[in-house]
Amino acid sequence: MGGIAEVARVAGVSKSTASRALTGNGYVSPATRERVARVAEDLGYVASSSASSLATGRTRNIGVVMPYLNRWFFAEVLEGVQEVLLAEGFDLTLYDAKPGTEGRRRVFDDFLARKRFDGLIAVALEPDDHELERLVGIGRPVVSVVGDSDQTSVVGLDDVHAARRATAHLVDLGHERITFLGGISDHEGPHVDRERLGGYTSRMRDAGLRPDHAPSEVSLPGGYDVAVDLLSDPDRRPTAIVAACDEVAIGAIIAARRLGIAVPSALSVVGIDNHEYSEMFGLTTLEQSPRSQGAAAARLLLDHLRSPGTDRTQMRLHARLIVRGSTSPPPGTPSVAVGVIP
Amino acid sequence: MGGIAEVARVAGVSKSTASRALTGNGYVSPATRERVARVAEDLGYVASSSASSLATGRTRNIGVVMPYLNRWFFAEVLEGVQEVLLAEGFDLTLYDAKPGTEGRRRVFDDFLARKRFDGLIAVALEPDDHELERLVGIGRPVVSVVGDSDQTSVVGLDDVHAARRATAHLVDLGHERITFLGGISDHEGPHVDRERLGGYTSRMRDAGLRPDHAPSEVSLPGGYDVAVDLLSDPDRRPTAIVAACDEVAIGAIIAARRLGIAVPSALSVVGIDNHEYSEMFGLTTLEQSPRSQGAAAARLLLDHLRSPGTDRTQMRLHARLIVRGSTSPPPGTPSVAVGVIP
DNA sequence: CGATGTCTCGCAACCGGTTCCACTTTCCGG
DNA sequence: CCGGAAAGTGGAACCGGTTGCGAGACATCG
Repeated sequence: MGGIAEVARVAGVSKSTASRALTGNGYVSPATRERVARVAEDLGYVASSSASSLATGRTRNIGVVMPYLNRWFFAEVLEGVQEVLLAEGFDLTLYDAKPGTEGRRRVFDDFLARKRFDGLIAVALEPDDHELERLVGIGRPVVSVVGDSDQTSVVGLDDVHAARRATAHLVDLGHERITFLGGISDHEGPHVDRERLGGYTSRMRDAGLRPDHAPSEVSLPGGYDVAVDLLSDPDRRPTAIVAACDEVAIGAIIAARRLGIAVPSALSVVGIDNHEYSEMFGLTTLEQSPRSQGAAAARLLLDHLRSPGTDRTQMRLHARLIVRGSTSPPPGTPSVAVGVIP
Repeated sequence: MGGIAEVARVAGVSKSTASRALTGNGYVSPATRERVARVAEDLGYVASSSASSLATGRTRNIGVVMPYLNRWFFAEVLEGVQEVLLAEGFDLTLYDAKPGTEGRRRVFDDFLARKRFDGLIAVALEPDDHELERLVGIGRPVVSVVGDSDQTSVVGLDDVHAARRATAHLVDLGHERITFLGGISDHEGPHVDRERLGGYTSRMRDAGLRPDHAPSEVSLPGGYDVAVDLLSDPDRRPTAIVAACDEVAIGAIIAARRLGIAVPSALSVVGIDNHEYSEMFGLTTLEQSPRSQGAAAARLLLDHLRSPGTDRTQMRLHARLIVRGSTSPPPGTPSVAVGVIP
């Protein structure tokens, strides 16, 4: 019951005309179009998406692959993507691909191969060679959010720039002992962390300062734990911290409070993200908007779908510095230096 | 190219036999089954999901509708759902339905009507009558996570019980001035908040104590802001707080620290959730595991799909009390009362 | 030994749309 | 007024699977 055939019958036209009237493809007189539309409305007709996908080869569905769902950045990206797709009438199918899991293998080897989507958005996937090959080999456009693939279009923050800018802010304030908090060592770990650490390091070198890296898990508790150690060690304790991200920065602020170290007078902290909690903690940070990155990725992907010839695009965004209360000149700086009235 | 017809041709059998061999439906001799499977493997054959959905009426896809993606609870539920579906070979299509948005209307009126799924999971949707009708009217099984619909199966925490238990913990410690922090007034706001407030209120009454409600936005900054006011007011300041959820509780702890109020000696705080940050803040809380709720909902839904006759099920989970460092007897209690050696 | 039952497999009819092609009608420029 | 193009419509062939039905092979049983 209820197929387009019935709509056609009731409206007194052929299936083909009904289809044309409803999809808007091909010639249909305004009168019949109107009539078919009304009948469809009356009957509560909704086209079967399987049938129409089968016939057209298009699904009006976008796949999103990401390694985490419960982290702020990823959830925000997802909302941005969702918002655009919803407005364009596209469905969004989510694939969870946690690094090193059997599930991830299945996502790449089984789920993606089914091609239940017209295009893919890969968020901070960091695919290995095999995975990348799978991703591209599907023959559907792919847009990455975060990452540096030259095989796909990419939307993402310029992380080197952001970290340099964060470091520069502290250098400008007069800090000399600045530690980078978070991430693993120089050549391992996720691409983002490496880029940010690299940006920090290069900016420190430019200023003639010695870089110092305190590795930690990239999370609030991770930042907290390592910050407690770092700040408790009088030999190593810096006057300022560049954090790998805002969650780490907030962990550091909480650690400082716990240890009775005043922020910003005794310790400046700057993050990268502008996390939803950052304002509450008065955190100076470099804003990246994952939501708009997600939205941009979705729009880019839809563009690719509409004009298949389009070349791959690289969108590198520059983060904006938001100065709040967590940064100030280092202890012992003459107050005139910051323009405060004595 | 590449359809099941080609597999059949290469394997020297008919389309029907190839289909039966690959799906496992109907009689096929082990030998031909084996041969077809190998040919399919060699050719890299993957069945078109549109075609098979069209033919069978089943999509092997589950729709998940939720109002937020970027909150801890929702993201965790989603991961739990995803994990089960992935293992069962089901896709997951996500629909974002933020209260009061045009997008939400479209989700209910357009997107869901397309029935691109075999079943739905609705997370804390709080649908109005029209929406509920839509949801149920689709004719596919629906499982709600959080909520009290008698039209769908439900998985969720017993919120009244959890709040009563949290309150009881403080009452048992000897507290008499206990404030409930978070949520709106008694008869508005989300179902969860009302239930929790109700559980708190009833347990207070049972103990012969006067309930006190400090409404706030249910978030970390929300809890922080209101806690600052509450704790700064000497007339109203309680010795203990039951928070609507852990994020609110953590906001309160941060506010207390900021105001120099020691936790737990001067102020006890108990939350509900066992949020990922709770351990770091030493928060005493009632654990609910959104991840396992999501997983349970997914399993329940798949059960419904496999045996269509099944009745609707209500799963009410009891939260477990996790005692950490944020609760103690109120100030001025003889220490013997808690069994501490003097 | 014949009847009945269980496998095994192919044919062809679906599932519900879309679209190519052919045909008729209308429109318009010359 | 005529010829060709554009507009409007229907018939039928697809898209790529699944499945009911029937035919044949073979085993089992009375």
